[in-house]
Amino acid sequence: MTTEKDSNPLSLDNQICFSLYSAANAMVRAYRPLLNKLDLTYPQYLTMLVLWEHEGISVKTLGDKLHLDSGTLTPLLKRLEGKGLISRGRSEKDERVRVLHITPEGESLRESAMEIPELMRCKVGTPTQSLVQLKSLCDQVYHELAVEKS
Amino acid sequence: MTTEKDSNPLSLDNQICFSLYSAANAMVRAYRPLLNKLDLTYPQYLTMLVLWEHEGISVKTLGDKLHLDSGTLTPLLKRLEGKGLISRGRSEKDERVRVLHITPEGESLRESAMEIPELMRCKVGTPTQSLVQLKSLCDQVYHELAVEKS
DNA sequence: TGTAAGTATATTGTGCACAACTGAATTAAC
DNA sequence: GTTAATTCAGTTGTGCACAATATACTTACA
Repeated sequence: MTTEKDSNPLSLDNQICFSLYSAANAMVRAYRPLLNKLDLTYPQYLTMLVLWEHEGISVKTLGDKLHLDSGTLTPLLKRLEGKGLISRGRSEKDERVRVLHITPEGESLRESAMEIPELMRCKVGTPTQSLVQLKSLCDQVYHELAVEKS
Repeated sequence: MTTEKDSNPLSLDNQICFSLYSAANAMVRAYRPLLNKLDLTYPQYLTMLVLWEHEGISVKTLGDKLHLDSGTLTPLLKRLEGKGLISRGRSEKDERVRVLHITPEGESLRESAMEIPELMRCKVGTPTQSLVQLKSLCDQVYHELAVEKS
């Protein structure tokens, strides 16, 4: 038997995007108490992840990796600079580009951050295999929505 | 062979949550051009979906359905009221609760909204079966992260 | 060489998302 | 029945996310 609720395309229960949106919000909420100990927000944490792996990159390159633009990143990076975790230099070759560096304080924060993935993993009982599948599906959807822009 | 990149827990490529976060952002971005025609944002659209299905509910009930709190909803609802799509009355039984109603303008917007799910579906080439799976995994993760609060 | 096109970052303004808090109204305890 | 605890909505302040725009710098090319 098919009820109206099942077939109504405007029913919230049938909206895949709402599930995605709610799960992402819940995920950021779940990170918050862990990241508070590092005095970082989730986007700031992501930024530090990239900078720990790629020293001296530009705002543009960072934005490409995080899928965020300068309107979001510039104030975020200023806040990280204000906390003394990064420095925002200028490229000598090209005066337009900012070159982002980790400070010693930023580098030392890396150790505390090491335990975050494991702590976060404990909050979700979902089997690893399902999470890998979730990641794969999210990446797939992202690329189909992002490529379409061209 | 296992490279450092594969095993580093702080590598962005290994972060399931980053994929979830990026996919959700991309999804909201993809809705934007469609919703601009209705002069709605994505959270406003979600709110209208709920109110089209459940006339006369409270801010609390709406928040429970959308997983959002009054700090987010109060200004959003004022904007919807400002556009003439809803009215924000008071319950007669309990003076604390706001009772949300759809106006005729809000009701007429429903027809234009009917085509949104189909248009959105066209933007994603992912097979329906995969999307159903994605929804199921997102719901699972949401509940595990949300229940844990108690 | 001058100028046009393109690129990198920054600014402004809007709208969430949420924590922390306030105040008013309701309910429960005594 | 008054006090205490709870509940609902709203306010304030911070930090994204993004569109639109501005500005400075670089490159191409006429």
